[in-house]
Amino acid sequence: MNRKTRHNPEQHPPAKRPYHHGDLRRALLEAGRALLEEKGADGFSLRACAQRAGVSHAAPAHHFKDMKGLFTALAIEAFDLFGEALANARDGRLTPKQQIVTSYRAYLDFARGHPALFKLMFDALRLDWQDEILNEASKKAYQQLIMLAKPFEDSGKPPPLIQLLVWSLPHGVAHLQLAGQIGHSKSLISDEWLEDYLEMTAELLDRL
Amino acid sequence: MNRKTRHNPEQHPPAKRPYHHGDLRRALLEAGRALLEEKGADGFSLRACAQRAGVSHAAPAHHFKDMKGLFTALAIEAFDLFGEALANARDGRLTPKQQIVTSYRAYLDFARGHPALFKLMFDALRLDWQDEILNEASKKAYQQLIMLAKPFEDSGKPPPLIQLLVWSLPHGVAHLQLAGQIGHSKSLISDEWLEDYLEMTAELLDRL
DNA sequence: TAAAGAAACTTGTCACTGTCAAGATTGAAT
DNA sequence: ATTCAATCTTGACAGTGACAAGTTTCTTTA
Repeated sequence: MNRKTRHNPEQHPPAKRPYHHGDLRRALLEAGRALLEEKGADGFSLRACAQRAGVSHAAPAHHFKDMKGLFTALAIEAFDLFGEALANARDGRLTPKQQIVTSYRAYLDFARGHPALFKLMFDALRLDWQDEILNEASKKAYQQLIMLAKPFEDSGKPPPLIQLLVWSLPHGVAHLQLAGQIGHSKSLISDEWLEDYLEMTAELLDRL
Repeated sequence: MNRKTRHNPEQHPPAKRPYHHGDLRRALLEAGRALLEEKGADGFSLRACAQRAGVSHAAPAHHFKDMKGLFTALAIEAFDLFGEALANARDGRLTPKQQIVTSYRAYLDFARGHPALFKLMFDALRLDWQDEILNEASKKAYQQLIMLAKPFEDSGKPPPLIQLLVWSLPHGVAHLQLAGQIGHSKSLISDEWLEDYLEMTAELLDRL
């Protein structure tokens, strides 16, 4: 196994692979993200992640303190992506009601497109919420929701209540969807209803 | 460590513990439930569960195929409890609106009172959804939500849509709450708002 | 330019995990 | 009384996260 110590008499500089990876942190994040989508958060293995990045099993420790550290870094990426998706869904020309439909669709599309990342964002025990960058990233994404709720705040209800309502409406569906409770046999609801659901909720908020 | 093999010359029949536990399945379920609430689904260990029940590490395999089997059995208990809680919240004398408030409160109370069980119910990858008993139990709990949605079905909207709405409203809040996203610094919403939230959602459904 | 020190990565090891196989003990059926 | 199945134990195996200590490279300093 110690063939590394055996010097290669032929290729001297060609370098099979440099001892220093260059950007291992990035590589680990990408490998980790892929592994997460494939195996889920359990079934995830730091060693497998390291192997996929082409380094030894102990290498990740130099870039992330431990598994929680890696998951936290991945969640930061996730919150950034999520916030971006919500920001891209914003369009000043839309009516509040139309904006709800558009943003909710983006919310649900993200949850469906990145199920593992989405779950990770709300998997409290796996993340280090002491981490400031994580708090920043999540707060920034949360700001998008606050803005989305803004037009409905002139209804007499306290803003926090409106925000919670605007948030929990898509979040409940997203989570139920990822939990496999929608489109199942027991539930009569299939994916085709989702667009109608968006319309209905928007209408509901409009009449608030 | 091997003091088990040392025979005790004094007490012969008093039986430290019989070879057959009697109801190990039950004991494992209770130990597992306690362990789950303490450590969470990760951090959970089959061996620790066995030890807490006072048996060897391989004993659980004779009652549950594997870890997924134990989790599935626990989820069945959870769905039963959950369905029961929702059933107890039902009261024919209440108006539909009042019924929503009461049932939603039960929903959220359950999620808060049994956070680990609640999470497990919706942790698809950890459960064996081939298991018929699990499907039955979850379907039965789901029936409670269908009944809860019934009074609002005469609004022209398709029943599945109403059901999804009635379900996702409390579920979104419950999940956000367990994810630690409510009552946090970034969120302006604290627990005292919850009662107001229930009132608001009930009113919303009433105006549907 | 040389030496020192820090950063990046490796190997080796530890206790612990889930699962399987094989043996020991008990209760039930014949 | 004997057989048989169910229940539980011990032992083993490969895989895990984490830590310690060593090796290699880059960077800084003098």
